[in-house]
Amino acid sequence: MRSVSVALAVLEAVSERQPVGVSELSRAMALPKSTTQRMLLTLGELGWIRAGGEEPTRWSLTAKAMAIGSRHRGDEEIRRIALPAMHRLSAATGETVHLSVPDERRVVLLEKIEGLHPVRTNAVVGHGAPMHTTASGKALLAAMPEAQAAALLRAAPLEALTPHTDTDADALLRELEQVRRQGYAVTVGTRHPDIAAVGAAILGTSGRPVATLSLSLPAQRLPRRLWPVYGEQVARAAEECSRELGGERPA
Amino acid sequence: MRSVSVALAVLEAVSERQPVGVSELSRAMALPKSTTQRMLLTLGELGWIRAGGEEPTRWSLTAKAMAIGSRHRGDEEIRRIALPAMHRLSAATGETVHLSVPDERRVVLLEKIEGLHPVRTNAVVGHGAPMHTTASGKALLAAMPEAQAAALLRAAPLEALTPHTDTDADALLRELEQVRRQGYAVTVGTRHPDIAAVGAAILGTSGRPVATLSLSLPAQRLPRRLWPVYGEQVARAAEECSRELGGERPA
DNA sequence: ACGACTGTGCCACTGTGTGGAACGGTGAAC
DNA sequence: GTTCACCGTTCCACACAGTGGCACAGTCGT
Repeated sequence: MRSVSVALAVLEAVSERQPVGVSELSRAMALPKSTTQRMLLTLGELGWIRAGGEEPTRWSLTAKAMAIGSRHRGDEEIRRIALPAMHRLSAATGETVHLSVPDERRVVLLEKIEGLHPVRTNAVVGHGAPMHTTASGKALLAAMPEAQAAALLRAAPLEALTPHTDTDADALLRELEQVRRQGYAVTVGTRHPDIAAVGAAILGTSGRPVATLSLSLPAQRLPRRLWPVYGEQVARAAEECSRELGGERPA
Repeated sequence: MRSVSVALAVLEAVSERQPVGVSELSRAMALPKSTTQRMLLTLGELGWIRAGGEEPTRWSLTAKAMAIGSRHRGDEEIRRIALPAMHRLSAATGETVHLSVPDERRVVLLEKIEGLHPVRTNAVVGHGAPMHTTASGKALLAAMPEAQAAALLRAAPLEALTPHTDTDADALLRELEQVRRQGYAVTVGTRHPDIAAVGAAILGTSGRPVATLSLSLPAQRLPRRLWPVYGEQVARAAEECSRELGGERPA
């Protein structure tokens, strides 16, 4: 279905470059200008994008796209189960807690509880990052069958977001060994230079990872001696969620 | 562009009924089964929906839709400016603070700061509600030209989400008068039976409302004498954001 | 006044999307 | 075991929806 494919590609491109005009977009996507314009008009009529406001010929997403996207499935159940654990974790550590879900080779932030420290990380609900750059992602990779993790990591070159990002699939796979042993993953500056994170996976009934909990905090607030402290707490919280997802009553 | 229109309608329908099968969906949308099936397969190939997991023939949204939706425009600037004010407001009141944006006749939650009380409202970032059912929505309506508010309210019948929801457009328009005078809107049980909210609009450079701040809390925690107290605080915070959006340095 | 850009509208061609009908599999009813 | 109703899947001839080259109008910087 060609036109649908193109239309959704346009929608995605708009989301990345908004606000964007017809010519610029058609150039970026190597698409005829008339086609691009028809797509934009159609998407506009359907209420997914809009070209109003100050620059009346440049298009941006409407909130409709957000409203629809936020209905991502599993939301209700995972969110409901994880929220209490997230609050407890946040209260115990004073740090920001993230609940994320996998999407292909990325992890997407589903929910967060902000910590109390005045210096905060400010991730945005709904945004995503490559799996190999986050503690959540590594925890997910470690919790899935090794063959699957290897396939994901080798499907494409691993992008480096900072100088500390691991870009070697084989090294990463070895690192996952350790994550599996200790039950949590720690990253320092692999996504943003000064941000560290501690993550652990939540498992569904099938034993496959369906989500992760993670702490996200400034690197200087996570000295090495705290790794196991926070790590154990996050792992325990994630495990509670896994058990409850499996049908067991919470402790 | 027929096929695109249908495809996006299917995507939206899936988001509302997930997980959903071919026949059920085709019936619900009054669409030929073969067409529905082709749409689902296409959307699946493009990574927007997936039919894996336990029920291998029922489709659900992937996180891709969420990731794209969360790039809704204005995000960066409004969020950046509003977050400090939200934190202050949350610290001052101990309650949950919401940042929402308008979308046609609805308001969509863009960001939230959770309060400290153990009894919490649990709204989900990205979800929306009809304007006339929320304090944020009323604050928005009051801040736009009256003709525009009237047009929005009269475009379609006003849905009642609870027995307390106002469904009379004219009465609502009169209520907006008062909101304009005092600078904030208060709702009690108009969206969920036991939830109250206090909202005020953030204005952009054009003077049009672009977003709102609101407090959301259990109704019993908002006795009438607190209305002006919280109202003033929310209005002041919103005004700070408006001024900063207009280019002025924050105080 | 010119040129290099925007965004917009037109229209003949063709290839893409349509949807009815038929197929194989699964589960409940009897 | 047999029947039936429903599921998801596949096929295919027809026709119309989508394509994209081209020409036009407005706006900016020179």
